[in-house]
Amino acid sequence: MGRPPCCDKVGVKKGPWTPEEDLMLVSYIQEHGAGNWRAVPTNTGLMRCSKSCRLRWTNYLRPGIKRGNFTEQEEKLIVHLQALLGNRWAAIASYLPERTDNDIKNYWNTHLKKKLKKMQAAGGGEDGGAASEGGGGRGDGDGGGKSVKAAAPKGQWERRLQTDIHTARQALRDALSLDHPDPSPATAAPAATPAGSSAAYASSADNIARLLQGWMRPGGGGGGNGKGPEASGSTSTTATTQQQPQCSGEGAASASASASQSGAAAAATAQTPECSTETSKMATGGGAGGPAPAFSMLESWLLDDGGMGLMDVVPLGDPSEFF
DNA sequence: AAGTGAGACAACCGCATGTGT
DNA sequence: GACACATGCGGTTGTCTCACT
Repeated sequence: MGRPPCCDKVGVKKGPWTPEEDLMLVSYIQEHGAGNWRAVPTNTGLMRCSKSCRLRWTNYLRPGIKRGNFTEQEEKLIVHLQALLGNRWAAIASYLPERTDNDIKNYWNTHLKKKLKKMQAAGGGEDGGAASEGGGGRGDGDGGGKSVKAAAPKGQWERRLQTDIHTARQALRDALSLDHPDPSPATAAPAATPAGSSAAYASSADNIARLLQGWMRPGGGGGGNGKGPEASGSTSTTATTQQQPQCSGEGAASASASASQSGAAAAATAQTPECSTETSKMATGGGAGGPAPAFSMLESWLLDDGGMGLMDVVPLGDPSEFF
């Protein structure tokens, strides 16, 4: 029957967002929370598609997003998670709470893919597992997740993933142990923003930041993108409340973050069913929980040869089915 | 100083998945 | 159980910026 377009194409503005548009969008979300994207263009008067609004928010305006300057830590993590999960950027992004899937995807396509190719060409050592995946295994990264999914129903590709899990784990373990004699990447990696990171924000982002001054407090929600001291949570007021729309990633952050301390699995299972996808992100420590949870989950997963950890963390369905 | 090419990033598009009726 | 709708995800494209010639 053909689904109608998400918005009438007529009169829909495209292209780069202006600071004014950003402001309108942010103001609206501040007031109503993220979600119900379909209503956003209508209610804000933005001549934008709902999708566009959502994308703009999640990839750009959402508080706590870090841009540019991927640390070596993050790089390695991405490489190995890519080997592990394929091109499931959203899942990968859940381990790098301050990064968006789009960012990671771009970084992969522009930097890492080449890097890995080079490494391979040079005798491809160290990142062997990942490299092989990135280079060819997953079709050069292209169509990775999708093609797998396309080739088999979800349950099956999950099983395949499970089949390879030990290889991937080994690779990941190697990688992390290589650069982490100190087993506390949680505090080291994403959180440890390189000095220049803030300066690396897109210039337009600076504009927005200025526009939003007083509201966009990373600590507030940002899914606890626990960035800096502001994360302390004195923000309260609008920021805090706004960051907790429905079940959006940001909101549940604190829940998963705290849960992660007592157990990732608990966090995962304790999720309310309302927020399927976002919830998964949350469970992974992602969406918002701040870097620490994600990393500690990874660590415990790596350390635990029982190997249930990650399956609890990664939204792959019921792990018990496979063990 | 101007022109060209490559790289980086933001945004769009189409499909997949989840949810409500 | 089927259908319609809303949202999310990944791939791809377009545009801008910077470096090099």
